[in-house]
Amino acid sequence: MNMHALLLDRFSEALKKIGADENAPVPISRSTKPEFGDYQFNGAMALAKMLKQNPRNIATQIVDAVELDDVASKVDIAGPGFINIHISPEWLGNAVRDIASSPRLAIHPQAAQTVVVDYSAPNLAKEMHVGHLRSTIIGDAVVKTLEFLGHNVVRQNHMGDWGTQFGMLLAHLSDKLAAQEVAETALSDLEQFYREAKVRFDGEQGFADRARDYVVKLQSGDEQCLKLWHQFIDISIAHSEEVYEKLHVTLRRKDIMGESAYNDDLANVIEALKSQGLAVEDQGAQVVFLPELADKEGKPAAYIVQKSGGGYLYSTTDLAAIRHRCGTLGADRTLIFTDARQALHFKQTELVARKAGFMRDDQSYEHSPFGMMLGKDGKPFKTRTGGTIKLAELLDEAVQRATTLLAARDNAMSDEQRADVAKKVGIGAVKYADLSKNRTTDYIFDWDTMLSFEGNTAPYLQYAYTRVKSILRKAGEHSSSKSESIALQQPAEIALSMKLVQYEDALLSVARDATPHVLCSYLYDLASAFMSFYEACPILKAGIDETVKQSRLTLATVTAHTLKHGLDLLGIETMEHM
RNA sequence: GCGUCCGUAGCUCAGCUGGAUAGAGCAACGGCCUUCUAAGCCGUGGGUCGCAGGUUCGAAUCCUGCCGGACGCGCCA
Repeated sequence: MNMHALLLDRFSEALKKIGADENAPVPISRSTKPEFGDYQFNGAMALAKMLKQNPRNIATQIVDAVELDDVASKVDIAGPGFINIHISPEWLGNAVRDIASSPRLAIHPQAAQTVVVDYSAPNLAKEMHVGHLRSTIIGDAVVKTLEFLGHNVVRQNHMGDWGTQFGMLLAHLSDKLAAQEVAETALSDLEQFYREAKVRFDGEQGFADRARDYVVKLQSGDEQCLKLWHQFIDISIAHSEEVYEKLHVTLRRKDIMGESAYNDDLANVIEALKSQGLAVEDQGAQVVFLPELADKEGKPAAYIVQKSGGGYLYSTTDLAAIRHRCGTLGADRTLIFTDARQALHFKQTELVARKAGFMRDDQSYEHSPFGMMLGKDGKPFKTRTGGTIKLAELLDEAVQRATTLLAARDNAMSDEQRADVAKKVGIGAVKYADLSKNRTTDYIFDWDTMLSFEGNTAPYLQYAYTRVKSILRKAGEHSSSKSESIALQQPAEIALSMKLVQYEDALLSVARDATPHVLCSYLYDLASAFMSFYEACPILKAGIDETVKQSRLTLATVTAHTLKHGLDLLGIETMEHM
């Protein structure tokens, strides 16, 4: 059910009828206050100006022309020419009934696009740390939303599995294996392993040279070296997969398209840029100059695609990735979830790729940036000793904290159940705290607010879900397909219905702008509306009229479906009891 | 120096293409459990939307300048 689109249609028609310019905007928005109805059309004032007429006059003409008899119970004009639309309870009731009887919650698939989504992308030289959290879960939520809306989504985990740092790591690993150590054991703590290698690289006689030698051998395809590399990569990927598992994220091995995958195409990229005269030699390096990004003196920005020594950079790899995604995969959209610091890089990369014809004009390239994770003190989120916080450990702590909180409450749960709830609540809280924020700037990570389990948090939504489910269980099998008419009387019933009908609008916004926080806000509003309804409108208590009861049960059923569905898109698990 | 992002209640954050008296949560205060899970509900207080101009019927939102912060700017990713 796309409430916004429906009203947009009706008002576009009306504007056509009264002879407005066909490009005239149709500003429909949700009303800010109940006395202004549910939705409002605010275009009369601007239109009046264009047509040099009285705005209230125009508003009257629009109200006369617009066809809303089936949808609205009242359409009135207020102030200078606001048109307030009151949605009729009958229409709402029917809409809820339609949602109840539809497995897709009455949301039709969109015209399918091929959307390539680049997210998570950990550096395999090290363990995943808190900096990878945002990309991973925001990307996954957007991916799932796009898929549900009917798009053909191609996940691309652009893992950092190539580059100079691997020379040092492979040299170190080679020594460990020579000393009869097992790779799995040696690499059980990647952070530790990296530190060891770095210490040797910085201090040990001859080690740095061996490391550089390994890089050359690796990139030239030396078999022994590649074997070693595969061992390292495999174990490191397994570490990431453990984190994905904990996070309940949908990335799998088949989604990995690491930097190494583009190795064979890098020379071709440079060749293509050179032959088009885009890349030119400058101080020994291959550089693309971008007059579009010139400074005030007119000096163009320089974008290096090949180092003076002949080596390639991430710019080269990202260009090759564009060729693959836009060419081979046929991406209509490419979404990239990385931190905001790389914004300039992607802007430049897009410019170069378009000039080089790696991308068609109708193929989009959308960098979705976000800020760093900060501690409560506003400084980068680190351990007490100043080290990076491993993601796996952060997640374990979340579960641990949830376990403690859960133990403090009395409930009749088995240990098994309690452990399951703690896991879902703890992980859900961490994910939701991040997903619910829009800021492209840094955000503050605070255990206390996210695990307080009050207000706009994952546990609140999970709790709302268990409350609905509890009612539905008590009511027995309530077939939502009975499709009796739904009678909406109480304000709380109407408010809840209104939220239910707006689900699609929220999803479309998430898909269009890559902003899962819109879905979070929606679900929080929905859960709040349900909580109020729960208090104000008893369902199974004595003295409730049968039609009212059935009507309310349908509302509860649809609420449960929507909450579960939305949380699932966010990658947050639900449970029957908590 | 140039560029990007940001500045909204004590704190954490919403505010969709400009719209009516700027909203939530936490924290504070006051109510509500013999009845569908109180991780809840209802209510009260709290704001010069960084500052100053401009655009217009109307600006937290758009433009300009300044102040403050974060980040980035040729061979890391």
